Amino acid sequence: MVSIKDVAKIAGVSIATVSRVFNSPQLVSPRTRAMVYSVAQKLNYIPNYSAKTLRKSIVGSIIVLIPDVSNLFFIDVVHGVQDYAESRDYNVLMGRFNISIFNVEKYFQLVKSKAADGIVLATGHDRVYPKISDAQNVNIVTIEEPYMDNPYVYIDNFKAIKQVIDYLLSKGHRRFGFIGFKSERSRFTAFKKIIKENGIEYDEGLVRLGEETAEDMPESARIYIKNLVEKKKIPDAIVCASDVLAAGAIKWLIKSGLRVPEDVSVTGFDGIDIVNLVTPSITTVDQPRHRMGMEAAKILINKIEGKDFDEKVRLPTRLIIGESA
Amino acid sequence: MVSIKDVAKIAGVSIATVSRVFNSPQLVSPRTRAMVYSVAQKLNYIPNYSAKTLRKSIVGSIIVLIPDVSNLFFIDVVHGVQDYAESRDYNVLMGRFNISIFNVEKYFQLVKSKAADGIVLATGHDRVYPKISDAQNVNIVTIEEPYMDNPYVYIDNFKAIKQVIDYLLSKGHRRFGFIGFKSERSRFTAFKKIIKENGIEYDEGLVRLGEETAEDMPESARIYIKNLVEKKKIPDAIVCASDVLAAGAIKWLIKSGLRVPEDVSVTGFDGIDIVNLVTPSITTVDQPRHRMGMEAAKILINKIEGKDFDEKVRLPTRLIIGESA
DNA sequence: AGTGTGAATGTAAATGTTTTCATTATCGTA
DNA sequence: TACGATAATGAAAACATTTACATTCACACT
Repeated sequence: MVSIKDVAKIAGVSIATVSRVFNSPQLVSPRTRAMVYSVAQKLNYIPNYSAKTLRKSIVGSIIVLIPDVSNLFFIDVVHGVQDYAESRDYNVLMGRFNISIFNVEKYFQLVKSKAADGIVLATGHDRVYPKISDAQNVNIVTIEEPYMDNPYVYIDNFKAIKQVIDYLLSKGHRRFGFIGFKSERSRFTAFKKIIKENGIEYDEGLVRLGEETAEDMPESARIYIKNLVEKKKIPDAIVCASDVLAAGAIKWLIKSGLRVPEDVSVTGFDGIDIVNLVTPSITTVDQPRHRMGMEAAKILINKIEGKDFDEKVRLPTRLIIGESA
Repeated sequence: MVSIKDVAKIAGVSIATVSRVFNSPQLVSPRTRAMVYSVAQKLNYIPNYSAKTLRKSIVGSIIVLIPDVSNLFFIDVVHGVQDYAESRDYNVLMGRFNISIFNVEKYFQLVKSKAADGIVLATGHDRVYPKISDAQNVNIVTIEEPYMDNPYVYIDNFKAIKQVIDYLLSKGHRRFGFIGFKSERSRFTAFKKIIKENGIEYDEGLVRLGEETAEDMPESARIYIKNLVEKKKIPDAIVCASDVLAAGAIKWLIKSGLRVPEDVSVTGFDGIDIVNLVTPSITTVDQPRHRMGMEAAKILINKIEGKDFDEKVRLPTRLIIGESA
């Protein structure tokens, strides 16, 4: 490996000068600068990352942790984190954790060992939190829900669900089903509250809460629809807490001989690409996924660099009208 | 930051001993070991990653580069890389490159600067290759197609497409359409060759090659179907080079009043989750995406550590019978 | 001539490890 | 008791940087 020493020796200057050529060129005379630069080029010199980060306190890389890689919602968030990080010259390490495996700690260790500067934790699972024993001195930004005193980026689930239900009410629907997650309760809570506010009685039999992984969702939707069909208790409209759930529900409704939206309306949540790939296309709540990632990364990097940062950022959602409702 | 020095001082031993407690405990007497360990625990000591990797030559982290994060095929590959890397105690940095932006070089720099040990390059775009000026001394494993003399993991596209066409022929189809990518030609080449071998004439008008990003695919499928419908030239079966293309084709066929598979059969390629979310479910070629990532990571890490590794690994595909053909 | 200023460069310390080599302690065996 | 082998530990070099501080030099001004 060619080091700064080799460059210095051949260029006939001190290593300090070589370092300056790369880090603060304005401190070096144009002549030496050009000379050192050409020697470095010729030797194919590239500064060693470990040595650099050992000396400086900031590493220049952040971690983004998502629960489920096969869920496009999170992928879009990662995308956003990457885009912003890139603009600030940071690398992004992507990790994932299984709700069962809880290997979140490992990533905390990585930050503590200064392999990375901080973490964007993209999740709403409160169940993950208690397992994190020691999150002191670790820069964290969460998405969806706050975690301890850390800054976070979120959307207004209540408002979003209200928008959905108002839309469904305007279409004349009166009997509402809901399918969501055990781990994410705020959309479910919003659903219950809002239908009650509209004088509609809440029917436990029209509701199901399942697991949140992309693998489990279609199965959860299948069971839900199967139960409704068997009990011959078909709601006018089914509100789903994610697009994948909605796609699954639509699929099984059609398989059961029901028409969407003529017999049953279905709405999704997230706004990922599949809403336009299925037939009928899904009416859904568009979350600014990419932007959520960008904002989270922005807060994190500002915090890392000791700059001002927002304690919390709320981003707007938008109802996308498809053909499924 | 608490360093190895602090631990050594408080434990009353040398820093060498502390280092040994963590790296080769069998060299340290049980007594000292336990003592040092408890001091380290109390002080919350975590070895500094940069210092460690500066001293050792292996960093313990690899990069996986994919062209398009919103394509679930690549995400599954990344998943595989991560799973294998984890088993060998490596971290994974995920990068993506846009066909237009070509920021691949950046990741090569990262390896050259010893921020990572090597790269899994998951792509079939030969167009990327020429842009990589200097790939010497960088450990690379590619997926799908070879790049220079580097090892790679691949599938037999010809055999896979043959399996698809044989299946369609067995269902009595005789007029074949194809929709694929400008950048990935081997499936297209296989398609042309195989239908000719079966005495079917190749019709340029039933073929379309578009861009490969997940964003562009549905649009490409829409245009393709629109053209067919306008020209009233509807094939018996449409072979698609990806599942997303197939989903798009199905969607627009249905919108045009055609039934799938009654009027037109459609097949996909990849085997990603959406094949079961759309109606009808897609008949497709299942690629061992996760395993492809695993194998690539295995080759790479073996190469990094100077162990024996396979120069190329071919993995089997499998026809999944759905409802779309 | 002497002094002060600022630019350009160099010296050396500091960052936190791992590991080679040397030293000391322990213990069994002759 | 002495010796050798082995186990346990320490001292210090090496890894490749950045940067505080020191030095040198040219030049302008008194």
